[in-house]
Amino acid sequence: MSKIEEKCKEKGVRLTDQRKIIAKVISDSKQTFGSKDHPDVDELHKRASLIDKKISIATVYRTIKLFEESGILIRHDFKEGKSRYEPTTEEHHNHLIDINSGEIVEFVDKEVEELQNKIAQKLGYKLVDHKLELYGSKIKKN
Amino acid sequence: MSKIEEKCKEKGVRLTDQRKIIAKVISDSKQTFGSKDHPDVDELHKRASLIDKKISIATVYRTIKLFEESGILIRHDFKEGKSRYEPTTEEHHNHLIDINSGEIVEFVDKEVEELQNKIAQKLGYKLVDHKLELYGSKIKKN
DNA sequence: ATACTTGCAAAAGATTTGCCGCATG
DNA sequence: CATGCGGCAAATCTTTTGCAAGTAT
Repeated sequence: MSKIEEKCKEKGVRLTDQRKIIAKVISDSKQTFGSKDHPDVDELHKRASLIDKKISIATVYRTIKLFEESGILIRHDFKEGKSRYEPTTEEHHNHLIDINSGEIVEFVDKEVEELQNKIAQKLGYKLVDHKLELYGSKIKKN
Repeated sequence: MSKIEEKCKEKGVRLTDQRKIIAKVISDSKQTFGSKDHPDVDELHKRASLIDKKISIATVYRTIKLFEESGILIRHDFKEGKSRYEPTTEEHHNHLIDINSGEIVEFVDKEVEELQNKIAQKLGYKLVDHKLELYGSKIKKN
């Protein structure tokens, strides 16, 4: 059973066949396809269709939404006009996007997290969510 | 003449009547006191229509795109499914979005900027661009 | 039975584009 | 004249929704 399936049970989200498939596809997007794989809905649907070719894209949308609301996965809106998804990780992480290769490097930085909280507080807000994206080019080593 | 008009001249972008109107509308959207509105296309169109009621939304889209490509304005893709715009500023700033009202608070934080540079460097990248968005809810004061 | 889920197709919302007349150099 | 620009409507693209049938509790 995938981690996502476990989380569904925890959160009381009913697991249908379709949801299991979508859960699996998202779970696998980490190990199978590498860390730079943040599939969009169309891609998720394609991969799910390999397991059950009758699965509807509407179901993918509905399930994704459900999973997101349950904190099971995270949606990213990179500059492309469509959303991309990844399983929620225990530790919050941010993304550095290689502007040349498009490769995505994930990183965790406690200092940034704290700083963000501090800033929000200073502005009179309770921090609910945050997005940090760095865009950079690889430094060549000799 | 608005700053945006000046920039158009610099960049060799031809200024038609419609473009002047849209330039003015964007220029006028500048921050006045704490809350700045980062209008979306529909809002830009509404405001432009007050000046010339025949202006087409297609023209707004085309002009916005042109301005963006010329570095005259900046597009933001907050989590709303539509883009919002602001004039390009000299100093880099970040945004805190009120998740309840949609209000946007701008802020500059040197510490964050430095930290981001440090992180990129540690990962072996030269920082080229970055985006930090905080989402929060207002803390009620007594 | 009652409430939730799905597939399909239609709808909705944001943005882009084809066409053609009009303006500008 | 030649090129670019703007208005309109149609087309696209992503995402949501109404409906009727199916499934689980």
